[in-house]
Amino acid sequence: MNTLSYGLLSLLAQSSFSGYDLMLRIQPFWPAKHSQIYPLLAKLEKEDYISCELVPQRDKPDKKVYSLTAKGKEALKAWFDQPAAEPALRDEMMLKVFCLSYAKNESARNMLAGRLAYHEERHQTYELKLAQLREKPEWPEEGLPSPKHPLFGAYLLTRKAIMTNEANRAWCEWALSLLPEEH
Amino acid sequence: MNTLSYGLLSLLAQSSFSGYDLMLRIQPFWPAKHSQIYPLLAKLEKEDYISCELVPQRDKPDKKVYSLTAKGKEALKAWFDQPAAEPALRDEMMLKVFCLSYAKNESARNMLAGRLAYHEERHQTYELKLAQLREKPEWPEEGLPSPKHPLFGAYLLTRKAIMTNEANRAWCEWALSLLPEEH
DNA sequence: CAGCTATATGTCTATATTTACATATATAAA
DNA sequence: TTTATATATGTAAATATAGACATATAGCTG
Repeated sequence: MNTLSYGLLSLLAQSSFSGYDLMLRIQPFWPAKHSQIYPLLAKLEKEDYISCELVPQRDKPDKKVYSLTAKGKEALKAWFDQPAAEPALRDEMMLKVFCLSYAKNESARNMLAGRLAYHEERHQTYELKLAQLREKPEWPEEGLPSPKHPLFGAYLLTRKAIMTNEANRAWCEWALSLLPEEH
Repeated sequence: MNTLSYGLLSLLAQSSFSGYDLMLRIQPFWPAKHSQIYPLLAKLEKEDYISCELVPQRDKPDKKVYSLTAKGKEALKAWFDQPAAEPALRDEMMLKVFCLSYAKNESARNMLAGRLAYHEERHQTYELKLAQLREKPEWPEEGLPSPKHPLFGAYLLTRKAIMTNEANRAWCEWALSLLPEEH
């Protein structure tokens, strides 16, 4: 049981999902390709952490919908009280910033402008995500979801994404302001 | 030539370092163990991107000091203008937040308080790093390092670390404020 | 109609990364 | 004196992750 396995169980704690859905949904928190997800799901099902139901579809290819089992819930709860590993960020751009004084001014500006655009696009995505959360039938009529509300975690994570993204966007703007504009 | 290789070259663009030093210095930007660094350095030296000098020491074990070669500088410059991969964050705690409604209130508070403490410790580290930068003989007497100054990149990265860290620290405080305190 | 994208699942291979095994010196603490 | 930590370098094996290969349906575009 590695971290990605627990991540998949975490998502299934919310509701049942297909492997394809799980692959899409886990990206923001633990990037992984489908080639890593599918074999893991098969292993988790074999070991009875999750169960699987084949769902035929008309418009789209049939899918396998996975659900958390009692054993899976137990594993999740036990995992929760274990200390979590430190966050690991790998960002090629930060390595390039190290030797920014080596680069042409134009290259440096392009790189930072590209990252700024990335953060602006991300902001839109996260705001949309928030709006989608608020439109869900489970969303409380007044105020925010409480800690025991099933949407509480997703709400916290979306807010976290927005806050971190905004800090990084602001950094890009500040860094760009230090580089001379060329006309 | 993978991303970690370019990261090592980036650090060596600043000044010469031992493998051990490189391993320590690259951690905040591209986590890697020495068992990954040492073989890569041997490969980079073999392929003439870096050169190596054995430096005997009295107090400590002898070390190998690596420097960037002309070929290494060329490789760095060519790398700079290529598009960078998107940043990848892997954070076990975020996966746990997903199923926070499953957890005991005490567990949830402990987890977030632990992360808050982590960010407060990180803040101290980054402020110290800033102070150390300002104490360097190369640091400009007035104002900030300019884009062509060798310390420019390190300064930008330290500021980035401080800004992101502060956003995440604030998120922890906000999230904790949503969880009931138990007495 | 050919080619592209999204949905959907899978395998195989290559690469990246971690963990464990190894060794050596100096210093500080128990 | 044993034990731990920091410095310093390396290898071998296990695991995690990415990239390529494979297949199938449906809708859209040129």
